[in-house]
Amino acid sequence: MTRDKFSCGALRAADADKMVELCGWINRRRDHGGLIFVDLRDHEGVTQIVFDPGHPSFAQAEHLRNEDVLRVRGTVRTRPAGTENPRLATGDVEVAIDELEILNRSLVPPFQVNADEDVDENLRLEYRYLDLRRPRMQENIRLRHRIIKAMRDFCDERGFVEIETPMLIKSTPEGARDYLVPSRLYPGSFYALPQSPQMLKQISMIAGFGRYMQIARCMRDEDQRADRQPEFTQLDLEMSFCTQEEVLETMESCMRYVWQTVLGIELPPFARLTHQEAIAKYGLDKPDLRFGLELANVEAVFAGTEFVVFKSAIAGGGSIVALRYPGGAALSRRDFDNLTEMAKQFGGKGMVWISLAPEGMKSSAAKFLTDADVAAVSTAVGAEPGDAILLFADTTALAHAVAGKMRNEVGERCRLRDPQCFAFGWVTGFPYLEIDEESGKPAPAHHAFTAPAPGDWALIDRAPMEMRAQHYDLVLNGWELGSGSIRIHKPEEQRRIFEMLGLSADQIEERFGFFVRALEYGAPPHGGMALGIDRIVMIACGEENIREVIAFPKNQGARDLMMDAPSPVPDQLIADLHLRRAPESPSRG
RNA sequence: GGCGCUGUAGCUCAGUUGGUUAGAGCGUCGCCCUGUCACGGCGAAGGUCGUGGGUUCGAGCCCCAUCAGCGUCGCCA
Repeated sequence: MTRDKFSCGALRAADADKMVELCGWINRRRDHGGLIFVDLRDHEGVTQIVFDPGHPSFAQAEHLRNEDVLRVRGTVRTRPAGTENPRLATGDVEVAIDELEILNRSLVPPFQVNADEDVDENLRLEYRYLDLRRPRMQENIRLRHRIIKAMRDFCDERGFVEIETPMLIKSTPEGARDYLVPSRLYPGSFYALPQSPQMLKQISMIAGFGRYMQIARCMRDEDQRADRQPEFTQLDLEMSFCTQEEVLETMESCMRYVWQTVLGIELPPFARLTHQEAIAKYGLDKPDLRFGLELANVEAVFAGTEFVVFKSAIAGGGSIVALRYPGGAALSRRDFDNLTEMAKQFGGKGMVWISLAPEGMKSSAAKFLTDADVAAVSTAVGAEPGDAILLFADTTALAHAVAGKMRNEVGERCRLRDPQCFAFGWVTGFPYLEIDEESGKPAPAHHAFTAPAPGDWALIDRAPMEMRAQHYDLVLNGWELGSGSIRIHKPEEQRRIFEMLGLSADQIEERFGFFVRALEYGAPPHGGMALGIDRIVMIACGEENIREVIAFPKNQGARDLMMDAPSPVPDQLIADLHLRRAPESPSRG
């Protein structure tokens, strides 16, 4: 007899009396002694299977357990009146068993697969296949797929060509630490895994593809964070003959398309702000634009102060930055002490607080504050009675950075960071150079392929720190999604930047010779961008950690707990690669 | 490498001021149950309290060290 196969989410009342076949896992079994229900689950849903007493498979059904894998043949029937389950798409029907085939048994799982209860992450990662079976991860990974598909669809529509770039490439000295792959054929030489396909996508422009895109895997051997994995995925784009504005329009349209088609959300036009504005208003170059609470510079208010903390900051050419804390007058001294401690962890020297309590102003610097000072600062940040004001005095850069981090904290506490809200923003006009803290020398703030702003080449000798870059960041809810730039396409200009980095002509040739040579054969003007897909999906899913949207992530120690990687390898493999094991490292024969 | 938080049953957690035999829910196992869908009822098993040391008459609880996980700073052009 032929039977139609159905998914476990498909059957409806209209399918009654059909002879069907379903496959799936046992989500749950309910044994009533004389009657057994099995909820069969697959990726589409859950269907109730009924084992009536007297049926030959009833005895088998008594020994079924959660996560056993079944093939079920049976007859669809509508449930008896009053026993429908409105919470289940298939809840009007059930399948009366004709034939039960146990395709595989399951051990008792180490945690419950049929629920989204919190489980220790070690265990989740070790048994990732069980974790991925659970509803939360199924939804996240499927949403990830749909987001990536929408990105590809959009790019295809706009004429982008997906080009796969190699995973085994040349190590270049700049940037993050490389993952290295030893060469068997060339003793002592190594490939590097790409930190990004940067030069390859630029070369694709030189090669005349016009518009390149790739869902690109990138590897960086640096320490992990909630938003950083050793390998991660980027939406990588590059366009020829484009202006910065065209790149921004393309990316913004792409993100709008993704949000519209995948999440059903129409995004407003993205905010635009310069790097300078971002620092001034929000303290950070990746501002959370879901809420206001803009910072204010108030050193003018305290120009004549005797308060030594403020006085010395002003005398040193620094800043006093004020932040409004809505409702903050309700905080206790202890709360303010904790905030001050937090400010120190953010790198600040401390924090001054002013509480605009109904019973009167209170402050950690009360004796230095006049009513006029408090009024002026209140006006500057828009504070009202019942609020508090937090003040940070330091070097200009540090005062803003600390205030910016505190602004996010205040936004969090005031529940202004709604995960359902998506506030995209462009940050442009970055400085080309920054002072490298280790060497004390100017270094490109981003990467060495970025073009300076039009006309700013003229500044390179007389005022290099004033050069701005044709560089742009896309931020979302306080996360940096990615960055891009218009690139240098003239070989002599590229050499000039490498020289500024401190590379000799020989070093340029050895490390970047292939790339500069490519520029010499008619490289078109071009630019592009790369966005962190893991972060995008994380935010779209309302998650706070990218491991929740990566099927097989590594832990903070960069280990794969399921595979137990990295792991020692046999001596022969080591020898083939012309490597020698350090004395203290373990071996495995 | 620094700082912070966490570690008690298979899972999620509680455990008072240091004081008798370390508890609960879920899960597991057994028995009962013909309309449940987080089925229900009765019963049972299950613990080096992360590890090691110390203080104490007595440590899950206090101290030191250490391991693991997470978060964060450094780092991530």
